[in-house]
Amino acid sequence: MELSDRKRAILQAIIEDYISTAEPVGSRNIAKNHDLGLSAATIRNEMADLEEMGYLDKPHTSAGRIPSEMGYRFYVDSLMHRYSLTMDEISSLQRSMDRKYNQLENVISEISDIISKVTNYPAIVELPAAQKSRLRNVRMMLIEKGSVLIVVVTDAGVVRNRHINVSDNIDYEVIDSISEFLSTQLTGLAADDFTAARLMLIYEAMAQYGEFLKVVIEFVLECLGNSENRVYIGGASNILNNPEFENIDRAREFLSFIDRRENVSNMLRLSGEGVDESISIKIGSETGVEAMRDTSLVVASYSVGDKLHGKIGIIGPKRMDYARVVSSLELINGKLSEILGRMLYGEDRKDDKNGF
Amino acid sequence: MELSDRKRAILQAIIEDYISTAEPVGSRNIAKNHDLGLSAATIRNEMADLEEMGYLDKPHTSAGRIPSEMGYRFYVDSLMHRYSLTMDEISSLQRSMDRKYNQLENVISEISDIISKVTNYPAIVELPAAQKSRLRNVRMMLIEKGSVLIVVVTDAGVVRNRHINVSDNIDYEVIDSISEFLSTQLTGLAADDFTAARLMLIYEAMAQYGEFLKVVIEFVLECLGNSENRVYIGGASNILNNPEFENIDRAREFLSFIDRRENVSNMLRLSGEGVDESISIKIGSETGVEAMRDTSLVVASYSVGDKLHGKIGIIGPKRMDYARVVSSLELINGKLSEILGRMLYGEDRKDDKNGF
DNA sequence: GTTAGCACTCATTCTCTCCGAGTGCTAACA
DNA sequence: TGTTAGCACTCGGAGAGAATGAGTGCTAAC
Repeated sequence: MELSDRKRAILQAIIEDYISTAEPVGSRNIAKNHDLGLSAATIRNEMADLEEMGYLDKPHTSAGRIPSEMGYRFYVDSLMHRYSLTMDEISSLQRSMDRKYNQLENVISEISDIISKVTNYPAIVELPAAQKSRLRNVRMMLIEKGSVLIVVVTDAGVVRNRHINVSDNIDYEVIDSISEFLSTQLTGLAADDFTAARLMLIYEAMAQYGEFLKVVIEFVLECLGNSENRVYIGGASNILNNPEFENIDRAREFLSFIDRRENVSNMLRLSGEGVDESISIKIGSETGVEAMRDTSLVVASYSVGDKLHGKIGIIGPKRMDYARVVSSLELINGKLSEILGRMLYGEDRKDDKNGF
Repeated sequence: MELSDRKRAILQAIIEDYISTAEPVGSRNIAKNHDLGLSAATIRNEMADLEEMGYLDKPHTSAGRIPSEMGYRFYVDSLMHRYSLTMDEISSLQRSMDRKYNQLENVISEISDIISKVTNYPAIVELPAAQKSRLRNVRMMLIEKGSVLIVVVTDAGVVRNRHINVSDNIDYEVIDSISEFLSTQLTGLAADDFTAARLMLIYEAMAQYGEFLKVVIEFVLECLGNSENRVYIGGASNILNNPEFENIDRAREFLSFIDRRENVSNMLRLSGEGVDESISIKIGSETGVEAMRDTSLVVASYSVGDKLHGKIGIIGPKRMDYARVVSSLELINGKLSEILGRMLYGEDRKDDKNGF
């Protein structure tokens, strides 16, 4: 059954009032504050209908109405109009992100701070990770006698290294030749390509360094494996600014859920399923998580290059300003892709100052 | 003025009762539950004295007494007896830390989880960092045409890398020779040794690669600079389990303080001043932080090798089980040094499986 | 179809009282 | 002189009503 225009207008008015006040909204208030040209009594009738249809709930008989999850869903899908950030907001956001970052971890934690500051909600930022990557290069270097550093670079631009000890009589040349050998043998391979047969060939070719090769290859495989998307949470305490979390037990339940990163990253994984647009909104129980029953999750997906993907998002009360959150996330998301691209794949060729 | 043995015993009884119940303790309870051989009235008199001397506070006339900060301080310094973890506790702790860690960030976040699980308080873990380090090695490698990776290793065992783009006509040999050159020129230097004169020499020797060298050297300096001690916080929501944080405003104040890493790391810095023992306890206002007025900070310092230092600790209500916290932290602290040592400086030579 | 009016509901707030844990003081006791 | 019993007093907290008022649903009139 379709909603009449009048019902839509009333539903929208109720949801928006509720979003801004967090109080159940009554017919009288709608009649007074919104120019619908209707009396409270009429609105009352419509509200009764909307409740019957499942768009509204009533906390108790003598309170006003609040949106149901179905109501929010309808609002988000059909009623919400895009919110445009003001030029001021945009430029201040841009400015706050326009600084030099030197480490990945720093970017991620700063961005999560920015998101939570802008939205006033707890923010989530996932480290970029690749589903399936190929080896771009593996190198070993002798740091000093007995101490070797393995450096692995994947085609996603991710660099990792590990330090191992070897016996003292291994010198620069040996390391270099192994390094050279492995590099030519393995470059371009994905984890799946490390077949027993191929490994056998490698071990045979350099039989005397078997143990050492094994360690290196193990590490390479580890780097090529599905890297978990590590996740940062910023401004978790922001949730306490919302009246729905005045209750200390609710607050504790939510915060201890959020405290465990794996909870959040599992939830993010679920939330991405079957979503093709770049922004996904999960309302209350749609998140599939009990501790999130009073909150919504808004997530944007970013890409760096064509291999690395990650997500940023916020968690807020179901009663949140979705429109504003969505536009803020979109803006930050774009900027983040840029920053990470520069960082992981080097400066843009065009204004390249490192060439010579 | 010295405290009589009887006063000490009473003070201790009061503090320990308060620690376990979180309720102001009255004279009757002390008389009943502790075998001091004194009547409530006598204890009442002693309590009045202790209050006058500043060791106890009274929330209001008709409540029992609670320890003042001075009381806690005296308890921690003179009354507290060491708590020994049971064998069970120890072995379960050992077990939970005995797994293979592959990335520094993982160790840190797992350890903070373990601390907060064991103590039931919010945990703090600082990444190990060096005050002043020397360059152990710098290398460049051509990942593919136009793309160079710089790898820097400091004598603290820290490895960092950066990716930069260069023009396409730079080949393997060029990179190798620059790498070789810089490595011999810079190895062993600290940030202070990068004098203008020395840099001039380097630039002159390889004038045609000036821009490139500049980028590399900037990066090296960045790696040698005082690395901030980045800090992780685990189980922040645990603080809500304590009755002193039933009040949502207190909880919010505390949690939003904790939410900002720089707050915590500043506080840690302060807390280390002038402390030579390995465990430092700051009670309430001793932390120097308004938001911590109801909480205490217990911190242990660890070292990896002789260059890297960091801290682990917990934040709990002033009314916390200091003895138990201290022994847990000591145990975890030792284990953490071990884990990090293995990780950053390679496996122990003795059971070295990588030699050949 | 819309609206005014009215009886009814119910969470919230307040006021008041009662209760009990705990104190401080005094007087008696060893 | 130190210890203890006894008693009056304090004061926060819990509980019971009562008052308040925002909001509803229904009915009857426009």
